[in-house]
Amino acid sequence: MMDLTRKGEYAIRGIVYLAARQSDQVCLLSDIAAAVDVPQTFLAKIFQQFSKIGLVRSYRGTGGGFVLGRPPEKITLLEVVEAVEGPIIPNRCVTGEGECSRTSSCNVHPVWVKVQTQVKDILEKVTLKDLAGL
Amino acid sequence: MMDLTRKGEYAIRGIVYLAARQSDQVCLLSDIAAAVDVPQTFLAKIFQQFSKIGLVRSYRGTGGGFVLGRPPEKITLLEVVEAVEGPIIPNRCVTGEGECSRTSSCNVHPVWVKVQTQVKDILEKVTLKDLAGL
DNA sequence: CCCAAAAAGACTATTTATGTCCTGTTTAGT
DNA sequence: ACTAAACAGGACATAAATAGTCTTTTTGGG
Ligand code: SF4
Ligand code: SF4
Repeated sequence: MMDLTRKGEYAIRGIVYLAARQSDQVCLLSDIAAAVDVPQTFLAKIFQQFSKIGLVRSYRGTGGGFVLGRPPEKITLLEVVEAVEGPIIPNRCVTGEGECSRTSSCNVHPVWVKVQTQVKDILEKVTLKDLAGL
Repeated sequence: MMDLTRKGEYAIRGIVYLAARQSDQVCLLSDIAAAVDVPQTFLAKIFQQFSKIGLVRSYRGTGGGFVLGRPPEKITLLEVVEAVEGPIIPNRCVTGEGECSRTSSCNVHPVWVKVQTQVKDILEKVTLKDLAGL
């Protein structure tokens, strides 16, 4: 239960590697993929998602590549994980929507709320700066 | 990310319902399934798993059914969840095996260890007695 | 023996995960 | 303008996990 997928794991490895680089230096996807040992085409998809929400900035064409979208200390692990895995949802009833009719009277529900809060809290307190060892 | 499957959700609902019953009263699977709104054949598989590890005790034949294997205050939510979903593994590197060669030098690894510990801690402190409202 | 009830195993359909491949678009440099 | 480098996006493929169903067997009571 509760497992990060490969995609999530790759995403973290990739962006942490990028964070460890100088911020003014664009990185080739091929370099990142090789360095963190991830299939390049797969990592491409992941970085596209990052790019869309501004976690990274991409440059196309010759001399292109990726740079971090913000300073590493301003990007949390939670953001990275949620960018590719979606929100942290320990059970359907914590989505905010009326997913389960039992929610109001259920004694289990608050437990999942607590799990969600705690996990998000842990991941939110870790930044790419910490992870890149800066 | 981190989602309980239907199986896990059904498992909890079923065993919590059972816990709310008098301990000397055997419950029919059909009754439990109807009460917690779960397909009976699916719940059967779940309760077979429970039975194997002693979370519930089953009686076959006429007048058979299920009773809780232990007093409700002695069964934690963690046990129930792990019985059907397997161990709480936020990422492959927290299984104990040498699943990732980067583990020793990885800054992300301790985060997953912490997530695992915290989640298990929350689930372990909740018993069926709490959940059944006893 | 007959019936009730769980155990066990085979089977199926749908969705998710984990990629690959191909084509297009942008851009720097000659 | 042309070319090569590099990301963007979509279609495709395969395998595994999920969410069940169905049938048969075993067990116990009357
Ligand atoms: S934990 Fe309670 S509220 Fe949440 S899905 Fe299960 S029954 Fe519904
Ligand atoms: S978090 Fe670090 S140790 Fe864990 S799987 Fe990823 S790279 Fe390996």
